[in-house]
Amino acid sequence: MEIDEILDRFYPLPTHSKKALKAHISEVRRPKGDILMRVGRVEKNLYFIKSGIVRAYSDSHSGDVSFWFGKEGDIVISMKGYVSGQEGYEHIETLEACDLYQMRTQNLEALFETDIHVANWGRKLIGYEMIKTEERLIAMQFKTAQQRYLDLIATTPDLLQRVQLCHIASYLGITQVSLSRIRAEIR
Amino acid sequence: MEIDEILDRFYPLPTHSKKALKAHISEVRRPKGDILMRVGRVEKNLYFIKSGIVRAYSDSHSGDVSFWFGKEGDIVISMKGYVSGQEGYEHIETLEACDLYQMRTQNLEALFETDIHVANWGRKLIGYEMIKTEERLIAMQFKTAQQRYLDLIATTPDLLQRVQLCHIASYLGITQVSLSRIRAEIR
DNA sequence: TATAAAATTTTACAAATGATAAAAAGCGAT
DNA sequence: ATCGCTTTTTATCATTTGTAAAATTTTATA
Repeated sequence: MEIDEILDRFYPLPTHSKKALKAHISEVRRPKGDILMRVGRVEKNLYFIKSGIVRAYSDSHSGDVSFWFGKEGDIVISMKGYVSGQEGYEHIETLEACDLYQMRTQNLEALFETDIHVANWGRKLIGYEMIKTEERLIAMQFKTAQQRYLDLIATTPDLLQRVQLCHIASYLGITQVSLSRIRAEIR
Repeated sequence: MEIDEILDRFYPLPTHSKKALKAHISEVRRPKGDILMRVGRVEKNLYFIKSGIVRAYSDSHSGDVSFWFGKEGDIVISMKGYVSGQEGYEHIETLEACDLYQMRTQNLEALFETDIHVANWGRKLIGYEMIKTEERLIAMQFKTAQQRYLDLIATTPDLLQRVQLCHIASYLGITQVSLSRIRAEIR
């Protein structure tokens, strides 16, 4: 997905604002398994995914827990750093070789302060992430694991093809063994 | 909590921007049990809580599920309407008599388009809600119900005094019976 | 205070999920 | 194709959580 299309996804940016953003964006390629962001760091960069897929995860006593997947067209940010300049609570790693558009957080923040369209673009972007997250939280609170799995294959079936089941399982809030049981039941 | 303090919570607004916001804000009192927002509506108003406590909830097959509590200083919005002008998926009701600052969504949106400070204020505001929601989602995925309950009494002990346990239970993603069991264990 | 209503806890049993270990299947490199 | 490694499934048992109903406590109000 090209950068113009990605930037236009949620808010119609005027040409000059899009140009201002693009002036700070470069293209990079990262191999599979590359760590884009680490827990405890204030990340200096953010990314837009041209191609490939990534996951965000946090550490737990029993391995890591994936809580977000990003693919073509998605923005990759360390949420706490992006919002408040604080250390992130997540790792983000590539699950495939990825083509990314890279931008310095600092440059985006400067544009927020000077370009009202970019500020509103950033507001919308975080808003859409917020809705997705809130809907997932609600699903976690009152849907069964099986329902959440069925929802997942209904909304993003490609995830099942591209992401290991251990990551899908932790994303759904269950163990991989439980996920296997669910898959066996509905087969 | 006074409106000036609330508006300043997450982003330092210049005087003229704060004035512009306050020009559209009026004070209202709502009784306990009042419904501020309904599922399926595009809400015309948003609120800032001067005093009192409210909850957001969605319908489920087995009663309703609380997924957010708001109290003094918090903003009350229907997330989907605020972000994308679409129908909300939540009800919001007062759990105590509330003093609220009321504003028309439409007026806030107009300010977003004309005042860059308001746009950035709105961006921050949604960002802080996003972090809280993401952290809760992660907790739902890999913490036990007992840990989530202990976290709750550690971070917002007043909630236990002000909110019925059936709402706390659904907020934690468990039944009231489970919550009772947990409370008995740690007693 | 007495009474009714609402909220919370307890109990018993059923269903779902977790932990662990082992088997089976899939995949890449040679 | 085969070997070695990773991923997924299966099986077992323990634990957690859910459901339903009853008992108890708290709250509201006459």
